Amino acid sequence: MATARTSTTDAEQGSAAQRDRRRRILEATLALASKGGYDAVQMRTVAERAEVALGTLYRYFPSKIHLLVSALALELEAIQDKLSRKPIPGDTAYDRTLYVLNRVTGALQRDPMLAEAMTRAFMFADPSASAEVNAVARLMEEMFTRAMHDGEPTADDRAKARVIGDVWLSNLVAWVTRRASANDVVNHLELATRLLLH
Amino acid sequence: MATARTSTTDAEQGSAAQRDRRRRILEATLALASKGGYDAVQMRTVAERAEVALGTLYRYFPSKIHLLVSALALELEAIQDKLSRKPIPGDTAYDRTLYVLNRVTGALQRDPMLAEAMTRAFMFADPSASAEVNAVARLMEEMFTRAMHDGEPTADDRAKARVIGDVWLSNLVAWVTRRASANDVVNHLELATRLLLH
DNA sequence: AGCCGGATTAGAACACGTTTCAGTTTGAAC
DNA sequence: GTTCAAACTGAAACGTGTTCTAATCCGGCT
Repeated sequence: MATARTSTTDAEQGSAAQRDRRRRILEATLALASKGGYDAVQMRTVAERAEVALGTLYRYFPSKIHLLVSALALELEAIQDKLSRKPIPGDTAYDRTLYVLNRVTGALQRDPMLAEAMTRAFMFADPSASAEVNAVARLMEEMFTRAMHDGEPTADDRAKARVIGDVWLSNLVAWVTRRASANDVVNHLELATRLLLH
Repeated sequence: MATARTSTTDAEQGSAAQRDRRRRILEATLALASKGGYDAVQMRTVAERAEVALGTLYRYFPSKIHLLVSALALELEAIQDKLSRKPIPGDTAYDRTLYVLNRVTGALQRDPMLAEAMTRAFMFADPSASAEVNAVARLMEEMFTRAMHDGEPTADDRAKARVIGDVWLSNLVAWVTRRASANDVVNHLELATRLLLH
């Protein structure tokens, strides 16, 4: 209970040097993604910037998808961490959910290229990365479930949270591909939340 | 009113030879995707099988994504066509929607590799393919909107149809990446539909 | 200190999406 | 039938994700 670590599924093992390499790699990934999106995250460039050999990068992350989805998990954890620092405002599940949705959406929209890189990776992932993808999916579901109210969620709460997560993902994709504006996204999320939570 | 053509956004132009090339290309794409999924749809292979030069393939479809999403639109149209041939059974919007969902989901699950290829392409699409992606999105929305009841849909109907489409897409992705079983998908869809349509 | 096995490195090599180019074919206008 | 632009072809070439290899490095063991 003493350590307040980022409890990524498998982050804290290996020597200090190895943990540092992993950190450098993810750092480089986020920096490149933030500047140029999915295409700018080139494996050679990541390796160079993280000061590891290309082969080493592939030892840590077996594909570009694994790499980006792991980075996404890291980001989501950071967001969730910040969220859980203050209690969620709002009296109704509707208000609280909308608050969380806006916070998360805002965080992504503040860094569109990063959002693009991570969303495309998440959506393109094949079964070999399903562990990483599942970790992210669980994080999302948990975030929206907690939003509804404090205490134990019912099965119904979970179902609603999942639907909201689905709508959120779809809209994220639409926004990233410029089929929907930031405003569209906010409106659709609000509408969907209202439909689900009265 | 005489022609009962497949009214794809832009399918019916050019000489007969051109229409035939386009048809052969899409045919080859569907065959390859059906056999081996996204990875098996290799541009050189498609070109060879359609008996056109690689450059010609790229003249018709500027990227693998455009190609696959166009093929998806074609498939969706076919499904919708078959659907509209018989009236949708069910007395309530809930029943009717579930019927349509099961029909569409079933069609995709009957050809998992094809579903994988088209879903991944749809989700990975970048803004350059947004026209094609939008065409598909519109088809989906229309299908679910029509499912609710006959006649003009209200704004509320549309919103609900969109949410259902979002849930459907998310579950399709989860199924394709083997994070969810066919059964999971059916259950989640039913649950979401119930939540939305009472 | 010397040894060992796994981790790391630099770099070549391979696969496939995409681009480019020089030459040929096609078909519409005259 | 000739002419011309656009479409098509075959083939080479490029970029980036991924794999492979031989050499070197590192940390723990005796």
